[in-house]
Amino acid sequence: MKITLKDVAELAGVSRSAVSRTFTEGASVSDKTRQKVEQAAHQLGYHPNALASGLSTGRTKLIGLISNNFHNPIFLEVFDRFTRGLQEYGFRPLIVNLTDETDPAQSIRLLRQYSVDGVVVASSTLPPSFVQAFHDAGLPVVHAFGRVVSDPDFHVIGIDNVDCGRLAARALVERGYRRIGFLGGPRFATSTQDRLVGFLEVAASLSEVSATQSFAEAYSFDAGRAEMLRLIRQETCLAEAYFCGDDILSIGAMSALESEGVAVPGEVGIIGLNDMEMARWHNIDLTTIHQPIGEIIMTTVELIVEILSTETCPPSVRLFPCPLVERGTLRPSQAISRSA
Amino acid sequence: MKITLKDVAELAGVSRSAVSRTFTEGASVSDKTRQKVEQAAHQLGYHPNALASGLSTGRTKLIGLISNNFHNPIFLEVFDRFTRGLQEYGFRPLIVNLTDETDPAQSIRLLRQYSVDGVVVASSTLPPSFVQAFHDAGLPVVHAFGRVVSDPDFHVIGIDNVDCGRLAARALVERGYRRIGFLGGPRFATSTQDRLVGFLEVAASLSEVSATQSFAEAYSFDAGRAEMLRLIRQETCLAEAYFCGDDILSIGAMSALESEGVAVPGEVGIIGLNDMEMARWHNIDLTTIHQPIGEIIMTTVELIVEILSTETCPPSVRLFPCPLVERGTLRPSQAISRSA
DNA sequence: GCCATTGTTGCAACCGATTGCAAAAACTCT
DNA sequence: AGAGTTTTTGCAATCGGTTGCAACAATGGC
Repeated sequence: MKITLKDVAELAGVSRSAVSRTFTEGASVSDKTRQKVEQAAHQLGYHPNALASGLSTGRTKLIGLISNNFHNPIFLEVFDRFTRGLQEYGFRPLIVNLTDETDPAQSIRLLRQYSVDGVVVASSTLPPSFVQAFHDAGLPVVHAFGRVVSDPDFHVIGIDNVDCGRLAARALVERGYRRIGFLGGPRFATSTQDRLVGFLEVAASLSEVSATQSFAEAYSFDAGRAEMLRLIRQETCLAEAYFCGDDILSIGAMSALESEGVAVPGEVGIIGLNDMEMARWHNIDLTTIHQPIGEIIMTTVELIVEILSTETCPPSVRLFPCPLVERGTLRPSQAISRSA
Repeated sequence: MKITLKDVAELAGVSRSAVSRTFTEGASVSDKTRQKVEQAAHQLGYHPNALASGLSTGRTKLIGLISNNFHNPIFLEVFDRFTRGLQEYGFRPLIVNLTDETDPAQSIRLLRQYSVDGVVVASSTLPPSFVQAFHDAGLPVVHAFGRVVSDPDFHVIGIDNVDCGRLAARALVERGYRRIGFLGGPRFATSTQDRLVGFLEVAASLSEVSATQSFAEAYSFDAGRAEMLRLIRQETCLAEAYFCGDDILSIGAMSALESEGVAVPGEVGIIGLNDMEMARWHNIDLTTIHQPIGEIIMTTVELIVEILSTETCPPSVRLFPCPLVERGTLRPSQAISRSA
């Protein structure tokens, strides 16, 4: 049932080494031998065993993908792109679903056991120290959606969250909102912290603007809805507009506003972040900041592949710009209209 | 850097076999030896190499997951459950994203190369013949969300789609709809075909009921919206209510109805299938048929694990019941109310 | 104290590839 | 044709485990 090197070698009348060499890039085999081998391999339906090959070369063409976002719809795109991207380069993903535990040790052990060639951490909520642990364990690692730290030991690909916070605040101010609110994801998430910094920075720089802040327990619909309900019921008065941690949170918040009879954008404006597919759905129509997820993942895949083929590759940071996408959950801009 | 059996054996002062045996279930080692080995292993931070182990035993604890639904939000749940479930049993998923190609040969080759122990095909659109190919290739396979065929060669876990079609039709009729429409997923999808059969069966059995049918190009928002727009514009008159292929299709269709100013459920009723998380969102509030995805995946994982531990296990079919979930996209039932 | 029985141990072969090395074959070039 | 190069080839060791087998130790029964 199983066809091995040996079978092919025997049929082709050559040594096992010869067969191995015809299947490895850049090895020295004569055309004659190659022909015989290929013909025999084809006839037998032979394909090299990745495990055995991985054992002897130390390279498995497996890439670990670590994430904890499995409930956020943006993960669909992350995942689709990631698997397709790797497939194109002949790599396979080995997935680690972090669920609760945030101790990297266990994941490292697991990925080590399968001798993955590299690791991608795809999460905007895990701290750099988590990613660092993989680097320290000797695994090449890229942090997609990661936080920018000065002089990191690993590659980071993502967006400038502080700047997104600024952009959101400016967008609200430009549209005439004065009491603006930050409704972030979980406090511990680096993306939340960074976006808040940028948001407050802009607010603080404008004397007529006041900002409030609050945090949902997760980047999820339910958490967004719950937190907005709390605000509606507890706050003496709501902000005029909210920058929500991400789109799914925004949708949850909008759901709360709607149930409580608060009109969007009539009474309260909402701006999200991510621009996931749903944001443009007619019955959602969310004004948001576009995060180029596809490009981020593509670049991540390209980078990890490159790292593996070159000896050394100094840690890089690659940030993508995030444009504002105007839809229907903020009142129109009051800035002077520019001529086309 | 890498700790191997040999290192542990030397430190513990025993043979390599002894070390191997302490790490394999049910092997014969004395307590004394086990202690020494465990102590040494702990001290060195040793963990067995899954590849090497896989090579010699032929079992890798890798399970292939094949799917082509990466754009449907229900996949989030499928994926989350699947990875978590496998993790619990000490297995790892190896993902194959089918994108376009529906030729099983390539996937088989790939999964063979990594010597996966078993395969799960998670898709309601792939034909039994696709799954059969894996079985024929000697890979234990479970088809989750698969079509029921009499006397299959492989295990099927899912729902009775024909029956769901009946349930949907009856639900519409009970609520007083007489001209009912089937707005299915792609024609080639077995789930679409089966649901249509059940739907038409009920319609045909009632002289006062007439049914129409049409098909979206995919189980997706865009396809649902496009097809419903087509219906609105081309049909001489719309049906009074539609059974949509699944929730995401329903949401697309509702978006189309809303943009064209057709009220739901005032003028047209909608019933979906899946009961995905979004269906209960306040601004969607979709009446739908609940597909117990969590249970299906859990059972699938349990089953594949069981298959691998028992010698033979005759192909089984396990179907889960699908209750109707009443929400806001159908007019209330006109059936005589039953006393509680 | 001896034999039978059961439980442990280590040796060595094996899983299916890769690869350094030296021998053999195929080329150059006089 | 023969010496000198360059390519191609096969041997054998290796990657990190597992496992059948035979040798050995421990246990119990008498």
